[in-house]
Amino acid sequence: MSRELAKTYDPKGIEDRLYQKWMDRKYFHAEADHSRTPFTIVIPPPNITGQLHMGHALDNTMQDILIRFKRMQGYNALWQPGTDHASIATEVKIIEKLKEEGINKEDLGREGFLERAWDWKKEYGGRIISQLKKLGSSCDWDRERFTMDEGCNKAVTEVFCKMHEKGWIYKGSRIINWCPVCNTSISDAEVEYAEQAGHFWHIKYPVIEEDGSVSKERFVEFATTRPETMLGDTAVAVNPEDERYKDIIGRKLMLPIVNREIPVVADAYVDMEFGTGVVKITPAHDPNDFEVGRRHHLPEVNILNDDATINENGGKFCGMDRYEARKAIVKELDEMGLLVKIEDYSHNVGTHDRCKTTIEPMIKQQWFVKMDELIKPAVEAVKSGDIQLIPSRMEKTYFNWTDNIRDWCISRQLWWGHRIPAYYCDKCGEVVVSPQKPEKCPKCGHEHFTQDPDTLDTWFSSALWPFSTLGWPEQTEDLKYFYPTDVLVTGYDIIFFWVIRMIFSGFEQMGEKPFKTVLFHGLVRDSQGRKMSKSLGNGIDPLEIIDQYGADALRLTLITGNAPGNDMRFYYERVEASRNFANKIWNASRFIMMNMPEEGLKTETPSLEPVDKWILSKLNRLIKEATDNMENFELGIAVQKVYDFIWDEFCDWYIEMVKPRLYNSDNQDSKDAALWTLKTVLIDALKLLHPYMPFITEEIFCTLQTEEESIMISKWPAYQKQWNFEKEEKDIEIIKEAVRGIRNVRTEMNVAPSRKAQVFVVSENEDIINAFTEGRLFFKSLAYASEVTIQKDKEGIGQDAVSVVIANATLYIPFAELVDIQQEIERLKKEEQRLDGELARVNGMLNNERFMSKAPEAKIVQEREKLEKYTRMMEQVKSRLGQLQ
RNA sequence: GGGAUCUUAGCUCAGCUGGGAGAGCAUCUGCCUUACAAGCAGAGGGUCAUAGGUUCGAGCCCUAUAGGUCCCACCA
Repeated sequence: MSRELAKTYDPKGIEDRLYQKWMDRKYFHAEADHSRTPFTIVIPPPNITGQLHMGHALDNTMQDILIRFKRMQGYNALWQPGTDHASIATEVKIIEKLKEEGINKEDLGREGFLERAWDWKKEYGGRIISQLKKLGSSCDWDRERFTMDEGCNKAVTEVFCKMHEKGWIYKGSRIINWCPVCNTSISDAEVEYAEQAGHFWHIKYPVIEEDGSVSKERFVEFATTRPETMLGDTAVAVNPEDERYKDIIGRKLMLPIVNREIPVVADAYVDMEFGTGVVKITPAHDPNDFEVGRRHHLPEVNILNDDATINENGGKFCGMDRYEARKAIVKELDEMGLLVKIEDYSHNVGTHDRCKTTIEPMIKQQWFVKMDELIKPAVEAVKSGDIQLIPSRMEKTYFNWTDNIRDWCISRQLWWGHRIPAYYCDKCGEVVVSPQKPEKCPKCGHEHFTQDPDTLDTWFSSALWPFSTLGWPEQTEDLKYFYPTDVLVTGYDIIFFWVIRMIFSGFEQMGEKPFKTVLFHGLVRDSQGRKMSKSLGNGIDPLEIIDQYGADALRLTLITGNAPGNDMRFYYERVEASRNFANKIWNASRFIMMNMPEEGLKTETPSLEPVDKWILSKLNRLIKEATDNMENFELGIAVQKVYDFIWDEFCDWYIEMVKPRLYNSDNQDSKDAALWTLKTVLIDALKLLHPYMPFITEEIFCTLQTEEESIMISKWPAYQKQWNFEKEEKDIEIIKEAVRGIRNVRTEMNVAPSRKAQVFVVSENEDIINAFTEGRLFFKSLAYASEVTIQKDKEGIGQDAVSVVIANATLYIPFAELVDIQQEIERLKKEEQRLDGELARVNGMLNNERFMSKAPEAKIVQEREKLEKYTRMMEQVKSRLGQLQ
């Protein structure tokens, strides 16, 4: 047993050594075992491009806490790890890197590009994993998966083919969001609306008269924020109820510049109140116009190339960038006298969440997942409580999305990802969806096929993660045993992207929910409340914090002082506070070890003293409450209680109270009992703390005892009935109150600690007398008492003493010349006033008939007890006042 | 436009089903007491945003108002 512990806790060296030990001994590994109850968490797979940030640190700390807690409780705990290929995010990064080398993606070709991507994965995919290890994450690394490994690929293909067969995946020509920079379609969830300062261009189109001539007087005026889209206008719409335009419905207008005749159609979509009540209709480049267009069978004229330059349908503007074309078109309309005015206008523009490019709605052939049927069980599961969301307000967000769900565009014009398993007959164009390239065209018998060039949305594979990682589509033992998983821990920001999609996928593929509970956390912001971001440069690197303060301090900081689902701010001061706590435990342990006998403790049942029973009783309650809180996912509350117990009760009181027993070798039994209690309480407290601060607790645990090899596989403390010592708890609390009272007056009077003084305890209550008799020694070490005299009356106590009134006793400390009687009277009068207030309140309640008739019995009893207590205290104060005045 | 959420000590935040306002940091005072100055002992500091309501009783429940944050929708 080492007694040479350093004065301050230094996590460096310790953490890596312990993590390696855990790995070597396979503590993280879980195997299906039907004789035990599983507890499973699947990790939200970090992107292979990623570096550990505070969000990961928080997310993984929470998961690790739950997993370590359940593992210690005896569950067969599996934390399934892995990484995400992150299709578009990774592809963009690789393209950037290639650019630095002066290469573009097309130069390499698909095969060459994918080679580079896999190289990237090899190089960086492991980085985030090793960073998670630094945090202490107890994932079963033997099971590490990747969304594009063989098994996940198989799962993706299987799901795609199955759902296609069922008709729930279809290919169709729809208006989708197009990112002209990334050159791909994206889903609705990936569109981020950003307020932008723009303009409102008021334009008018001339009416075509009945004789076919273009009118020089009659125009239809409207406003637009995207004038360049006029090249694709195929109608103008008004509200059918709008009196102003009734006469021109069905008439034709002349689309200027393009010189195309377009109709005026009536559609309820148009808001009469807004602007002129006229909307130009560009079915190919606006989702609403698209709907109007389909309703009125309007032609869809696509005017854009994929890079958002104008295509051949734009006539002379062909080849121009969309914004250049905008300028040119406005200028030309102005010259034609068709531009009425330009207004400043601030509006929301759809941008691509990855690259912030303004998206262009375009009509394209894409693959979609039909959502209306699929979503039903996912809605039902949350409604019925089969899946619980924490905090519950997330349900509203959830239902808001499910209620307005639209089909999910899953095809991406990217290379890095799961290739869509659809094949087109080179001869007749027949589409065959199949896991492998078909041999023969079912329609024309041709033997050559071309695979669809597109890949799938990265979330398509993530949606399958809870079961694909357990072996699906194979019916593995793991799948049967560990699925459904227990908890999903994630940020509320990916509820739409990921959580909902896992839920409906779980029900569809497995016929069962993927997890029972979703525990949401918020964002970790900087000290000013800003999002941490690369562009702001305000990100705090968790690895630096770990390096500086230790992983335990970081973990504790992230988990305390914040309610589930709420954002939090990150302060160095808070990490320091956590580090200080680690140091506190370190030193308390050091103290205990310094006092442990060389040969260890005797194993017989120790003869416990009241203070030992008091701390055991406190510990017992802590065990119950902290465990309950953790079962209810109130991780921050649980650890706060452990923190308070260790620091305030155990260190500041218990250790101080037993010191005299440790230093006195006359009574070996008493000393042994104290040591036994110190060790027992410390070990259990360490266990309760272990999920939060795994490293320091392990280090101390292993130094403190030799019976068990690791705290992380030790048994979670259990509440024990025989540790319920109500009387001792009460007695010690009274001693504490008295000690505090004495310290208080001493500080108030500026009495130096060197000046010891006799303490008289006056009480008629037998229990109190016994408690003080039992605890008289505490006053010497904790309250600078020279001697404690306990008596039933005020016999021999003069005016030169200060008094401390507690519930059932009054303490007198004769300070002789230090006592100013006038001041003492003032002090007592203040106390009298305070008690007066308390009594008035309690009496007010107890004399209120309605309170007495309606309040619960327990509350009334409680108030009666208070009345009794305050009355007694008041008597004591009055009596002393009478003596002094 | 719809919704969520917040407003509590100087700062950052807890406060679970309504029953005498808490923590950390900061401030002030006194202590290098043989586990810890990253510490110990004490102190000050709050009309719990505002106005109503429900209740014996409201920081907590309801309504309205003001301000902040976020999400969704996207009126061209």
